[in-house]
Amino acid sequence: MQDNYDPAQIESAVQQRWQRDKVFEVTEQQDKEKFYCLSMFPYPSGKLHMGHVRNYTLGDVVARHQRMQGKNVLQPMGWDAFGLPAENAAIQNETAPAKWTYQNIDYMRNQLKSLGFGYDWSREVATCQPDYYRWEQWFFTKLYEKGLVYKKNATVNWDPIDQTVLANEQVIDGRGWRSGAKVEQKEIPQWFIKITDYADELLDDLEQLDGWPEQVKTMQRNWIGRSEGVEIDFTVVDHEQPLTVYTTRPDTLYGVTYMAVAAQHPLAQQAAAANPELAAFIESIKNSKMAEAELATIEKKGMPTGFFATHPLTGEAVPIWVANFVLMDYGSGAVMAVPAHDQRDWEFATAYELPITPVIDPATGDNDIANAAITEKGTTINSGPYTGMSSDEAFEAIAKALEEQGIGRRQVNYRLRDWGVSRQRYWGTPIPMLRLADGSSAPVPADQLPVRLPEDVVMNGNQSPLKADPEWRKTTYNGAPAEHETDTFDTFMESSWYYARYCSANFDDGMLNPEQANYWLPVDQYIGGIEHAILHLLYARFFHKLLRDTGLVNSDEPFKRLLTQGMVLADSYYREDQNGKITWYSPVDVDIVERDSKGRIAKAVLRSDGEEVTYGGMTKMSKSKNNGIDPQLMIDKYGADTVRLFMMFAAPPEATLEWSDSGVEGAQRFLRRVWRLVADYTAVGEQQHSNDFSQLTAGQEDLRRDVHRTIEKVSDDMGRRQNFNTAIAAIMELLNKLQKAPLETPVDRGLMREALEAIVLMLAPVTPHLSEVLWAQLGHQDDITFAPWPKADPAALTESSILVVVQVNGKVRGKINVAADADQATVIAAATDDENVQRFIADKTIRKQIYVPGKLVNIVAN
RNA sequence: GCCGAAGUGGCGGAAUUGGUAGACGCAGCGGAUUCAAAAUCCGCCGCUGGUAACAGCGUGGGGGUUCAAGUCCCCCCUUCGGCACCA
Repeated sequence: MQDNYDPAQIESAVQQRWQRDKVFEVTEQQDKEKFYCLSMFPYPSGKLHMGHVRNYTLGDVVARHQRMQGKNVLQPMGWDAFGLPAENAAIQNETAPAKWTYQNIDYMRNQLKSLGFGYDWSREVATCQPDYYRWEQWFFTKLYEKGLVYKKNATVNWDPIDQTVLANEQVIDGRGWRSGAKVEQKEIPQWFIKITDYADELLDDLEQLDGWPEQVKTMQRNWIGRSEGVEIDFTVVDHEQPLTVYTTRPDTLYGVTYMAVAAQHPLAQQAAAANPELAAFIESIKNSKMAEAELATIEKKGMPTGFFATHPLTGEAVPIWVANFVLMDYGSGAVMAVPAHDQRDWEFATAYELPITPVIDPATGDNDIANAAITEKGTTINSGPYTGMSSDEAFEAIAKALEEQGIGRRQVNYRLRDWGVSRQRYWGTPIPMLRLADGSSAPVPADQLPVRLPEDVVMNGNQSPLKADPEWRKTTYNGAPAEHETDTFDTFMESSWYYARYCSANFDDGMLNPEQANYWLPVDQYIGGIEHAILHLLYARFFHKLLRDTGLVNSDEPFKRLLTQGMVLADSYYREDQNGKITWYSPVDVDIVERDSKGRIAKAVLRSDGEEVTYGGMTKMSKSKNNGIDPQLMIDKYGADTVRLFMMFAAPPEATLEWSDSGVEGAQRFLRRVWRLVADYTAVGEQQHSNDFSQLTAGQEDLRRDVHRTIEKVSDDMGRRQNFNTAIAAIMELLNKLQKAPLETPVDRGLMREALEAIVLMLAPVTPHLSEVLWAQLGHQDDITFAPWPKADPAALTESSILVVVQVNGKVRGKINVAADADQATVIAAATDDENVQRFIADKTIRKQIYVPGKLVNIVAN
């Protein structure tokens, strides 16, 4: 056996064998328990980043661990290939988005292979290929036929110079990123899918998801935002149409002092027609951005419309205002304002000196509305016949009264809005809809699918080539001329069902082969970034239910267990020039030349010019801070196993992970020690070893107990807990002990062999190349990929004496060794006898003695 | 702003069900080996006091519950993720 660990050589050899033997290709096997392990597929941006490496290492470790549990494991990989960056790159490099994307895929696929991930590549999908998106188009037309798709106007960011729609990320400080033009809000017709029809089910089924982090479920619950309230019609003075609002607090109805409508609301529009000042105001607030975060923090602005609504219970006239915090896209585009009991209404009323009428006396007794609204429930006051009720009673009574008058309806409302799937871009799935001559819409007939996206295009500006080409859209429908929709789908569409397509990735006769899909689905373990906690995961859950209702799958939920991994951070360095311009330098190009007495970075220089750079802290790896570490450099330098080991060891999966060069070196050091210990053992391995562990010395017994305790701990950490960092720490601890263990007797060598085999097996999910080679070195002919996971021997775990901690008044004052089967009285007696314990209780009276069996004694004395 | 997390030695982190705070790794320090260095091996390593035994303090800050709190409860501070057209 070679003395030195040489990752480059062993990794490529092992990878070639995997490929040659198709080790990771799987088929449905009814006699074997299946396990579907899925990592979120990447956007092919060019090369892998460390976030991908972390995500996919986690997935591969889980998949390999499950294989060693004897399961039939599917672990596929593919490409979320449509998206905005391809268009940007195409404009920049004057290539077609397709070409750029396919090149990236080829490069990144090789990177994934060099990391040793065990994917079934025969199932690879790229969402930009017609044999993928054709089924998405087909499915959309099915949804249309079912009445789950509709068209309505919705607002987009419009760049008046580039004459194009901008994504939110392309709008910087209210201006177009390329043109610098002030971005306008524009209403255009767009397609929507009725996710709100499934709101209740999406909410209720969260309860089935035991394997999801509670925080993700909570975030989804809040996102769906189910509320019970009342829809109320306010009559408008001198106006036919009533003003309809939704409120969850009808108990505060007597506190309504004004109404607020969105800029686009018909009442506002009508008022503006006769009022230039109002029209100008509406124009000014129309162009403010509509993101929820913005909405919550903007200065509240408004203007009276001159219209008045009639309070349905008091008959009083309340003014109707236009306000910038009311959105036309939410609900009815109008709200009733109760400034005494809603903070936003309070701020607005305070700013515009509108009356604030308290109608709830809160249970807390704090009645001060001078500085803030009182949003708690309580007892009604100033509420006519409803005065003196609890908020809940008043809710019921007022709702009933409004219903009886025919001007109110109890209603369940959702914060969740229907899913707008239209994008005015090129690099996406063409929406399979036709515009007919009469202005109506029709789905593209199934036999004409897919509607192909032309790949050989030139991106010479912002305009989508689909829209720029007057010919592409031309087609016929039942013999009459028709036009293709030139919008494409939101890319969340593709990522909403890829997990299902993998089950029958090459199936030509349909979207899914239900037999295959139902064998593999649901996904047993899904792994991806926490940033997808809401949108992607909600859309995928929604799609799964749509697939189910179309008869393609028979489960309710797509992902049984979810692991959300944290971000990867790295050191950052910068220089600031005289104009305050900051330039960021890659940590790979920086040398740390000085550390302070505590080991912190005191001085760092740029290698190329030797001049000092400022340390910018540990931040998320990003292009903007130029602190991304290229995984390829690390693989080339240390090998895949080391990179994988470091990623799994440096932090628990959900936490952020700080990249550290010396940490990576530490990981490599550990692997070299494993390698050498096996080499040292096999060097004496020719000598006889014994597996008869019935007559062990105390030292041998301790060592064997350590081995089996480690197996027990690592099994639990990798399986139930998914805490790979502590699993690896336990293996390291064991290795430290093994390095000091003797190899004198046949039994010594037998113990060492047992321990080394356990270590090599337990490391196999994390460092598969190293383990495969060492497994063969230890004389095994079988493939470690499918070797059974080691089991702890209960006989080895037993211990005759145990350590018990003795506390006096909660402070540790001694440690005693007692027989494992000692009873409480014996242990307490021994504890009280302890010399140091005596010092603390000698002149005191013992009030209480607590014994936690096998662990601790606490003597309370004063 | 709203929703969701996190805060523990010089650093990453461990402590799984309220029961020894700091496992494991990194950095640092001392030693062995070496002509020398790298690599490797051995030892030390929360802070303060003490030669030591040991003691006091210590898990973002403040309060509380408990024999016992990093862990539970209340208030506050800071950092991070999401907020519907980035993926």
